[in-house]
Amino acid sequence: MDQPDERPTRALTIYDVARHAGVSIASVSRVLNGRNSPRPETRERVLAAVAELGFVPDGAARALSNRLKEVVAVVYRRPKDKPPDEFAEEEESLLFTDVINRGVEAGARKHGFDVLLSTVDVHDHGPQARITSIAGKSDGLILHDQVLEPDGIARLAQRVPVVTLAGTLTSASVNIRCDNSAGMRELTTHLLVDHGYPTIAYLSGHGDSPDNVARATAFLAGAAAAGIEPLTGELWRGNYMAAGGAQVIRDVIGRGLPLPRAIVCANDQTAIGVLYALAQHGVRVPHDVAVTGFDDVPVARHLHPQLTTVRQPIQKLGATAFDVLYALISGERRPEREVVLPTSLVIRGSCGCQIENDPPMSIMDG
Amino acid sequence: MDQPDERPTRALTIYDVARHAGVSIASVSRVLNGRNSPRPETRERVLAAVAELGFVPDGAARALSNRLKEVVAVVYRRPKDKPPDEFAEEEESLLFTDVINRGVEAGARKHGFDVLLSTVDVHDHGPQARITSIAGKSDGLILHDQVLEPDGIARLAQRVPVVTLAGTLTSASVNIRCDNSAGMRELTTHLLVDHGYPTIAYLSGHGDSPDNVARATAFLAGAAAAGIEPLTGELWRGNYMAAGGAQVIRDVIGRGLPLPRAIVCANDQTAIGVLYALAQHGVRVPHDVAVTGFDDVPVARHLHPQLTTVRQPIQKLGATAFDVLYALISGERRPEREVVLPTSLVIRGSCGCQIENDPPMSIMDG
DNA sequence: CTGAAAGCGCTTACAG
DNA sequence: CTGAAAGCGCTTACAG
Repeated sequence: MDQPDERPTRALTIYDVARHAGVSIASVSRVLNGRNSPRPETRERVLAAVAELGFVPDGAARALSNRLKEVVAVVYRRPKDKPPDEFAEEEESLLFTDVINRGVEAGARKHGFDVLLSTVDVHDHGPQARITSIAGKSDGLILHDQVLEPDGIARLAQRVPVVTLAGTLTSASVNIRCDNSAGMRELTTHLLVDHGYPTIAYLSGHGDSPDNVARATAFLAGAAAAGIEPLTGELWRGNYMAAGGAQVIRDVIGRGLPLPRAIVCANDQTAIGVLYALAQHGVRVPHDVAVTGFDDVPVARHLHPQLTTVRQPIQKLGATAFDVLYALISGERRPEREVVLPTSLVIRGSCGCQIENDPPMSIMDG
Repeated sequence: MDQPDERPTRALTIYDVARHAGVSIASVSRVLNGRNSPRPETRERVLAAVAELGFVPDGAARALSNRLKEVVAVVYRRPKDKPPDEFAEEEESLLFTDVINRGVEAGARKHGFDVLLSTVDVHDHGPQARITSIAGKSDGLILHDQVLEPDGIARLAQRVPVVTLAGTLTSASVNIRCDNSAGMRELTTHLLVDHGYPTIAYLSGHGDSPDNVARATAFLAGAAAAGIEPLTGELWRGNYMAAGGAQVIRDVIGRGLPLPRAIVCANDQTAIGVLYALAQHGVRVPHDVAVTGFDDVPVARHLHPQLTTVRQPIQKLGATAFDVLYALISGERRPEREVVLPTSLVIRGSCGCQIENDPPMSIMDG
């Protein structure tokens, strides 16, 4: 009956199915929703009609009636500018974000939820409008860093369930983050005590990112404990992206300033740029300068040398964000204001440890 | 008035806003939708009420009324089994898929659409049920490879707009793919003619994937043209994943069989596994064996040696998929049955070309 | 320009 | 077990 090449003029509704099966729409709905009241014969007729017609129930109508869309939205920020070509694809791939989103999706699956992906960029002057639209299409929001100001988050969270990732605490939202302090403490000790490097720098991320603040603070504390005056400040300010890390190295070298013996990068992406720029200038890692990251994104082990970094349970961060959001949506329990996941030091070659012959997962204690 | 820490009992509706502003719901709706009929004073009162209340319009209700959700769904397949630890994060990161999805998102943004992400896995015995649910939540579907059998796609496409990525042509769906043949032809010529390698293997992907079939066919044609009998077949069967590539190498070496001078991998992920397994066995790339990939995923340039591969415009593949789907949804024009995007050979170090000192984007002719 | 009312396609008390 | 009908929160002809 179907014309293979033409889209039907009007989509089918539950009324069409009911008519086809000779029952009421209520029965169709019950069968479709797995209620066990319809008797077997009714069920069969409905199922047959559904199969024959290829009926696809309208999710919007279901959502409206159920007051539940079974959709959570994840919002992240698209990088400000098109980065320079040499790193274009790295930045575009936004590795960290992708892995988190995958974790959210995995969590959502278990509850029959799907994930609505959306981005805001700096050009969206009022991200409010965009985020309101997204909020309307979902049951709750997971906001990555740099998407909305704390004020905006607080307002939004008054109306819809909101979970932030590595964000700021707000009156009504819940924050999920990893234990930056512990991870950075371990890393700093490894570099300053185990390796005994005499000079060290912290190449920062966005100044106002809570993750960056926590990492910088723990770093400074570690340096102070070792009695070392680290390099930090304006000159060593990155932006979480490879291009930012590379630029800092070029600036330092360009000004004829000496490089420290070790460079602690705010995240892995930054370290990628640093490794790249150092290689360009013939600086050997880790022989001349040790470099470390933070996150342990999937490429970290493919860099050359393999990157010593602090592992965050990235997927789990996403899965936890979903679980907490789900609790908020279903109202079953009031979650904590903040959930903190553990980190761990992953020692590979870039810190100066001798790693055997390339075993990607090898983790050794300094 | 709002209690900062409590979720309101009932979400606000347009009626609340109308009451607050002293107008009808029709006026509220008109203002919210940017109609210019409401006079300035009305508009202001509505906007004030919306802002004060923090009103978030329900997307499901809008969608139901507009017959448009402004959502497209992207469905991809979660890898069959939890892969072995050594590649766990690689596989999970599914680089290729992520980049495509990002392209879809970029395309969607321009039209105010958002992207619903969802996965099916092999354990979903009837992916039909799951996909029907997703279809109901969106205006159209973009299906990655291996998500649904051609029959299922054809049926589905009768009811909802469907675009496949590197899929099979169907009566009502549209397929987007890249020019596998041209890319593989260039690559094969480079290895067999420019480098003149005497022995070569094709390490395949999923046997039934259209991409794999096209790549294998072009490879075989190239080998035949060079008068070379390539290694292929059961022993050289991979699965598009790093673990699969590594396993093939171990099997070949384990059986004491000789390695070919060059190994052409069905995709970059496979090449990652091959590089890894070769390194474990002390085989030097490209000195002993040349290795190539296909796709040019972001990590390809970070491998050691950097991977020679065939670049697909991955993001563009996603953006094009959205554009075509959008045309289908809006019914503005009937798109072609298939769109083919160009590929290009990217020569780095793993094929045996001498690359200067590590310039990631360097492309030279053999 | 504005409002009352119908309608979008479902779900689910409520009767029977 | 089943059906008629109300209701979910919007949009938009249709009158005025």
